[in-house]
Amino acid sequence: MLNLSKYAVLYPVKNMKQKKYHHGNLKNTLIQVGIKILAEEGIGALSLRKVAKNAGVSHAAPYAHFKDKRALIAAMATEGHTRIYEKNSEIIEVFADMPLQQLVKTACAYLDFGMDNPDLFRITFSGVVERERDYPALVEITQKNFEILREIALRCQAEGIFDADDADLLAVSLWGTVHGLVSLILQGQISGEVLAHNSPRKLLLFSLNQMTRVEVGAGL
Amino acid sequence: MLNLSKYAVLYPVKNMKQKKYHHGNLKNTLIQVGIKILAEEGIGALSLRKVAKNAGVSHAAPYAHFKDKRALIAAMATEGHTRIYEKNSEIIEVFADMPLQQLVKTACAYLDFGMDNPDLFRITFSGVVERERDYPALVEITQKNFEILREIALRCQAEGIFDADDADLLAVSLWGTVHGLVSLILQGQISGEVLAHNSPRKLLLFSLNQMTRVEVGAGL
DNA sequence: TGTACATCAGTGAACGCGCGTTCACTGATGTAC
DNA sequence: TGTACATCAGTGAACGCGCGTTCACTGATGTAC
Repeated sequence: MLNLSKYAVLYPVKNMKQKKYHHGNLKNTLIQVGIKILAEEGIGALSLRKVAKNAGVSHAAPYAHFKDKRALIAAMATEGHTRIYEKNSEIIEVFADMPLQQLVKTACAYLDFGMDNPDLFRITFSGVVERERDYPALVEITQKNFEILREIALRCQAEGIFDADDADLLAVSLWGTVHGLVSLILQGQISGEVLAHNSPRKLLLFSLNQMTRVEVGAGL
Repeated sequence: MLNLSKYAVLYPVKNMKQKKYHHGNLKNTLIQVGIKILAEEGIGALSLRKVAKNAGVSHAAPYAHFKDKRALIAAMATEGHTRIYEKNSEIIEVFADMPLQQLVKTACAYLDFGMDNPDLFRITFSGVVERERDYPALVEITQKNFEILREIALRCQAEGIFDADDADLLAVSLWGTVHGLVSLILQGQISGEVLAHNSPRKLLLFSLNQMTRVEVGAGL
């Protein structure tokens, strides 16, 4: 361990970690801390007070940035959607003009996101948003993600990967298929026996294969 | 309204509704009351104390029947699965030797169950069951329901409705597709615009059609 | 049929807890002049 | 550059609440004799 004692006079530990009265980036910190709590302790442990405490701030401080607990959760859901959106955008770019790959890769990314962040996944799609209009940023990113999927569906149709039908319907159908599979896995609904013989990814590729008119290679 | 006054002497109202010290059927009553709370006030309002109160019993009484809150929830999930199982059994019988109809009808019943009991649906498939072995009745009914689906999948394969492949995989795939669609709808994830043009049932049939090698008629 | 007694399924008081939220306040920051 | 002041983003005490769970208890029931 690095011995800092000789710097301690100039930069005492106290100062290095010194709490400033104004945090500077508290709003975003609260969102990230909330996600961390979700990952480490699960949804049941998520309280405004705990988020504030873990962010090193008094329990009333979050109210300077969020109207109430629900608003923080909406912000966390927005962050979840944003991470998916960024990953999706990257995939779209890397596999430009390869709609089947775009479909498979974004589906796998959706699965990975869920496996890596089970409770954030739940919150992201939990429909916190009873009063949608209260959280315009969340609504917007949700729509953007759906739009990406819809574009992929359209292009897949154009290539004959799916019948040329209503792209909205197809997009919802694909989303439902992937979302359902991930949900079942995360919620422990798939029997151990089935899971022992089939990885989540294999289950996913099987489902996609079932829907397409062409073969979806596992090696993609 | 029937005038009961002349019976009142013999059977005073007080007696007709008289609370017996021993309830007689409290365990099941608690489960049903819990489900009612779920339906009327949602998952967030479900507490052991409220369930006890609504069952007309002291708040400690449930502990004579359930080890803790989790055990009651497991019992409610078991009840949810049981309702689905009974409906499924009925469908299997009515549409004996018609596997495609069995598939479509059970899928629709799954959708209906979710639409009619959103929060019971959530609890039923929430994976309360971290420690599965603690709730053998729940595990058993879960397996029975999956077995039904697996049987249907097998028979569909035999009829060429699906490629003859691993029936477990197909069953999981079908389950995921239906489950995901219902989840997305219940959680308000499908945009109003899409829903305005497509009923939940239409979305469901579209998805099933997408997976089968034959046409699934909407009129089924 | 009557009685003694074990067992069962309730009661109600109590415990301790963490929670969301409000409020009067204060320290820090930025801006106009 | 210095000062006055408005605004912002924190603090910490306090409120009231419902919750899960435990415990000593008691009323009702069923059974052995």
